[in-house]
Amino acid sequence: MRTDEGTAGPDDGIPDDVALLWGRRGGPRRGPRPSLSVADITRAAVAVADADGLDAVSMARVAAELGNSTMALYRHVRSKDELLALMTDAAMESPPEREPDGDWRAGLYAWAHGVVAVSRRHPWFARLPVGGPPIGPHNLAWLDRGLAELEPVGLPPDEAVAIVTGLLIYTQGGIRLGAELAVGYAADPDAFGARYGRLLGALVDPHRMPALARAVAAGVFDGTGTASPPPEHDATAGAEFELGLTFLLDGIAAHIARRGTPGP
Amino acid sequence: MRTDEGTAGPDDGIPDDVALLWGRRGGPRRGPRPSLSVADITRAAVAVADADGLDAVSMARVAAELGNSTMALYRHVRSKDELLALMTDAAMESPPEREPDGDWRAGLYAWAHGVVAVSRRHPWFARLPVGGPPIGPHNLAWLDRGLAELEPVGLPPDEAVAIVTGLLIYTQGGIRLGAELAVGYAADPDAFGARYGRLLGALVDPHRMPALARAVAAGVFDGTGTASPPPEHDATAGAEFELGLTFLLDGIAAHIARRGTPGP
DNA sequence: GCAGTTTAGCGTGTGATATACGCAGTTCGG
DNA sequence: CCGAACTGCGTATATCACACGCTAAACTGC
Repeated sequence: MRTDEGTAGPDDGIPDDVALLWGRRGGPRRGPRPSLSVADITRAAVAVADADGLDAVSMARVAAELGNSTMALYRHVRSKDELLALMTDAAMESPPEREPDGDWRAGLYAWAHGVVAVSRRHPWFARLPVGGPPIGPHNLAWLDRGLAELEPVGLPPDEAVAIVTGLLIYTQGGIRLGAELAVGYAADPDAFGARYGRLLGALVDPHRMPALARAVAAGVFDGTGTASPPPEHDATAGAEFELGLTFLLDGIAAHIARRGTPGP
Repeated sequence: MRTDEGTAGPDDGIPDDVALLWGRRGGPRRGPRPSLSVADITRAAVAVADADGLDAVSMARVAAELGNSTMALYRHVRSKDELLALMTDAAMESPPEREPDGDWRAGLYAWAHGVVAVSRRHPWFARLPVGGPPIGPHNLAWLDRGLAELEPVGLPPDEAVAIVTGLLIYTQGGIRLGAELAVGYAADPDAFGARYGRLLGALVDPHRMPALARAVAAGVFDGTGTASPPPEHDATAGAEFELGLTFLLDGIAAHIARRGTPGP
């Protein structure tokens, strides 16, 4: 028995866990008709995490949500870690359709906001282990969409990948400090806003942290504090995210301009 | 009995969990001398997470590491979540001393690399829940250092905070896609490098993901693939992180230049 | 000093968790 | 139409966070 190839068929050396991600682990059809599918299980797990947080995702809870027993899940998923990997890809949903109009900047701007919007619907996303480079269908689809926006510019492919990855790095940070922060806001809105500013005033020693103390004294943290937008805002992670994204796109634009127009 | 103020003393309305973070929860000295301290427990928990990952951090394991029983920890920490909050702050360590030399760009560059370096020593950092705006002493110290680098520029304080926060957003993303990825690399180095490129070649359908398929065909992912530097590299998250950081700093520099020199 | 009070460490118990294992009933290939 | 393969499930085990209460230590007021 091979340990690495699974029973999917003649696919080239695709590891078993990756095959699962792509829905290619259907063995030969025999025995009773399955009442559960991997897609069902993943959907239910995502729903539980969306509703009650990542810690509420237990095999028992997911099974209960599906009206099945706990152990039934293990016929479709080898371990909980495998289920988490499925959730990692499912959380990204599918990138929206969008025809490239030649404006790479607006395209990448919308792309970044799309990634943040998706992660805001699944705030537990940033707490999942990474495990490896992107390999699931949804993650790769997003990567493709980003590269497509940049394609008319005519950069060498490795540079385009590096730029999209850089944007993804920034966006992932926005998710962690923005989308996931919204969970904390929902749990305790008082910890934000004016009380946060007062707390900083009481804690920050002007001798040890002079620059921060000055910002606190200036009242910067009294309003909608650092990276803490009320969730009524749109899908972004707040003004700080916007500003940084603008700067990042500015830097990319300068780089592209420096290269001159594409072609020979 | 107040629920919110703790027993630390006459400190202004500092919530109990924040007081713990700042080491201000020492009650009146009475009873047997404690053989454990919050600092000891936090150190041990961090050591366990560094050695065997976040999932290995159980109260029993941490207590065993300290030669104590499991329940002894609960005299110093109210719950495991509180311990995780302590770890969140401890992971940031203390920012290195650095005298501002007036070059804000070099300063912020080093600052960002410092944050990444620290997180690379504690790759589990990105998997902890955020919970709220930065409030622990180490986290605030880093924020202060970033603001200090920017202070000679003379920006309005809210703008400086927004810029440092934007940089922090980017850096957090670098941690997730770089530092935490190193864990996956250590676990299975084969998943990176040439095998990754071959996998993408087998999975990516040129009709559904044309831009990505072109990049794969160009061999972009055959070498040190996307955001996947061998850990022998320095403390950064790879070439992609570098490139994005440069672009972001370029954008910030352009903004500062646009404002003109400081002062009246 | 001495009594009373406060506190640290610990042992036990409880309920939730992931998951190994084997049984029973179902369905398809031959 | 029969046996093989496969699904769902019940049980068992080990681990987890944590409530509760006990014992003994050390400080405070007398």
